[in-house]
Amino acid sequence: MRRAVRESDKEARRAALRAVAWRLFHERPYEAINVGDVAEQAGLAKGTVYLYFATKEELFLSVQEQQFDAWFDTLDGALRQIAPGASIPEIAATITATLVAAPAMVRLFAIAHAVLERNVGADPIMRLKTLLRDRLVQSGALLEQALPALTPGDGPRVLLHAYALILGIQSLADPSPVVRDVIAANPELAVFQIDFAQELSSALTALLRGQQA
Amino acid sequence: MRRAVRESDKEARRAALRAVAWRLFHERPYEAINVGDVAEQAGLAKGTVYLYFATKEELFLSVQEQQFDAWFDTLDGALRQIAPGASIPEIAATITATLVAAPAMVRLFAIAHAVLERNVGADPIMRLKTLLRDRLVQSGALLEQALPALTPGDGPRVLLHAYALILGIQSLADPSPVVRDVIAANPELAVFQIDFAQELSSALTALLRGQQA
Amino acid sequence: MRRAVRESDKEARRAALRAVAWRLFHERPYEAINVGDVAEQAGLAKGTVYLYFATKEELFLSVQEQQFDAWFDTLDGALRQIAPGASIPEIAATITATLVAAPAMVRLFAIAHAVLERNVGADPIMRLKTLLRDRLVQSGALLEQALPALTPGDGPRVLLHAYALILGIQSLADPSPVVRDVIAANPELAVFQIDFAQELSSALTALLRGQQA
Amino acid sequence: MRRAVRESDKEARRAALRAVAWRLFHERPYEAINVGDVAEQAGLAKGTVYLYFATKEELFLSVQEQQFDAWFDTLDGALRQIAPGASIPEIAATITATLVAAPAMVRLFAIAHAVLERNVGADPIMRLKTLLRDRLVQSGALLEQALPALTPGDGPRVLLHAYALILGIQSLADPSPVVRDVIAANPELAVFQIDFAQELSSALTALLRGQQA
DNA sequence: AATGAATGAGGATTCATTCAT
DNA sequence: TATGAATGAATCCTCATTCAT
Repeated sequence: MRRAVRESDKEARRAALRAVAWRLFHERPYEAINVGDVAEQAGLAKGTVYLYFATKEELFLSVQEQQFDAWFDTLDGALRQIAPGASIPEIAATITATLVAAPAMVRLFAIAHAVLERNVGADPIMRLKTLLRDRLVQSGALLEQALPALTPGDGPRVLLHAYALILGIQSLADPSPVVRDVIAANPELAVFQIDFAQELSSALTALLRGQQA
Repeated sequence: MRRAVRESDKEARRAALRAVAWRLFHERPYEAINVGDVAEQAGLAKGTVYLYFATKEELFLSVQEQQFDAWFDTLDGALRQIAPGASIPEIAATITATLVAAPAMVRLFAIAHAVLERNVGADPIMRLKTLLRDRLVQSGALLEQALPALTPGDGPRVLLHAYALILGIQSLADPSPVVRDVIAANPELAVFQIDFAQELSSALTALLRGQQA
Repeated sequence: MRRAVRESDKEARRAALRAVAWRLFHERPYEAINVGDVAEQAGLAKGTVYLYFATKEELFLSVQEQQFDAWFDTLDGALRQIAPGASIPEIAATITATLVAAPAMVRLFAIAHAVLERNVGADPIMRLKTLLRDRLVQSGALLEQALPALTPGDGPRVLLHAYALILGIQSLADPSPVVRDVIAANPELAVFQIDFAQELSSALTALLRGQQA
Repeated sequence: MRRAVRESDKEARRAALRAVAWRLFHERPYEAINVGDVAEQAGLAKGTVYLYFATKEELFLSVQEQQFDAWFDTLDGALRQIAPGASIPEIAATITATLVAAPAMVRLFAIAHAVLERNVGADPIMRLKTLLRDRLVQSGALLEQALPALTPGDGPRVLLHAYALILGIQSLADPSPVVRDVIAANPELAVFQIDFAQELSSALTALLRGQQA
């Protein structure tokens, strides 16, 4: 493993560590991933990880930042492609589609507030939140274009509410194994057999529809 | 401490343990509450707690069940009191009011799916989910009455969506100390200074409005 | 391993743990002893040790207390046996003999202040210091009897000075392996080849002699 | 930072590193000083420190050597200034004064044997001990002059005993925070509230007085 | 039923030191 | 000579849960 001397090499290391963390997150829940695993899979020593990220949480927060960025890219692309005069269910479905394609990403978003944003320095938080705000503003504007009936300037707030909905639906749609089993075994509990895509799309439709002036 | 021989005595023990757990949950986060504390405050030994609840999570799941029940009582009462022809913002504000009055309850709801429903047996889950379904149906019906424009039969699903929104807004409105500080220190991040009541009420208004046939 | 239910059983456990710690301290330096070793040799689980001692330091502080107590017993016995009119070198030799018999004990005393008294609660410190004071007073009185020329009431202070001397001579007489080798290999450094007994006895003689009214 | 090519440049580097280490030692305990800090404050990279000192301990051993040298300078000066026929308490006070003026130095002396002399090579030890012996001999002679009643040739040994006393009193006079608090809070433990200067001066007086032929 | 002693898994983080550049 | 990236050893303590009494 060549030493990362230049700044670009270092950023490559950071990216590699993010990549490993992200891959492992697909395989198992956050708590089941330990820093040693990440280091090993990245071909580095455990201590080396801490040269690049101050804590385990900062590592995953960095992954989250990346995922956020990627998602907003996708979202913006999708919003731009929406035909003028598209129906609200179509818009909701479009937004939903950007999430359904990346379930691990949604899972990551769902633990961000409760877990990742705890053991972290102010700087990474600042970075993340600033990015988030910028993209919220930008995507909010695009949403306004796609949905002319929206009160001008309301885009970002509507997106934030949509984001809250995403987090909430994810919680409901991704139950623990026991819960999943119980629900599956009892037809009368079918109400709780929640399909993320369908439910989000439906709720989002309502949320957007209700936001129109 | 008298031995709990009769079934009613045992239920009293369970209730006492729930009460202590609930009280402690007001003071500190879930992870900071340990079974020994609960036992001590209940005047019991640590091992005794396990005669009544199989795991720490089952104890708090039981608290959650109770809180759910209480909340639905409050909600039903509030929905029944809504004047015919009440506006949607009024209804949203009414629902919001039932939550703002009990922030710890909302905090408990928010950790339920990710934490409490993990290390538990099928029975308590079954109990909880059945209760939940019944009350969802019942309150859904009341919501339909309060909001006649709703498609008949949609009440429960709308409530579920509202619940998802509650969870999501709670996540956003209750950030970690670092995040809170960063947001407070940077005026340009004011978007993230989210007031639970205001934001929920507003998003709920949209959600309900958009659900109308 | 029977459970230690009665208080006397518990004290037996504490004593057993002390005994193991003490034995291991004969074999290796403090830093090389870890709590897991102590537990294993005592036939207990690691966590069990922490039921009896809050920290590793408290465990060894407890050993120190015991050793102090034992040493003062020996010292008092020796002081009482001193013939009236005994010479100061005899007295110094008598005191020295109580230490030479237990080199590990002196080694423990030497690390007490810098190491053991760090990560400890106030209670164990209080216990230890109170014991120490009482015994200092008692042995001080005996010293005054053995050494009538001493200003009445000076016994405890003189003992404290003697104790300081013990600590200092121990530091000089127990060098690290490298230092020992270097000294052994260079005849011109023979000054530093310090024999604990001889040097202490000699310095103590001077100290006591100089304390006479 | 210019490259240190000439031997004198290198010695300058060593001196600079010693100076930084010494400064930091005034601010915090040995364990809280890490090599990175020393390097940074010296305007060097961490690895560079290891070009000049093989280990952290050797760096501080070198500081100790310097401090020893300086102390003996001061001591010799003081001993030379002692008026013929000066009383023993005056001599003891004079010696004590050379230490009270530099508490960090005494703190360094106190950890030397247990900490600094562990992870070091034979050469630095050889250097230090040789220096120490020479100065001991020299200062011992001066002490004999100041204190004619001393058996000729006993000066160095008496000084060594005095040094042991210094180490021991320092241990007792510089307790851990907990111990300090406990002692301060309990008037009956006042015996342990030891003032370094006063106690050393008093014990030293006895030691010297007792050494007279 | 109640107790509380015993268990033991579980893991992030620091930092002196090395060595490729 | 200087750098600083990389290494990896080293370990205490908590606390949910069990089970002998």
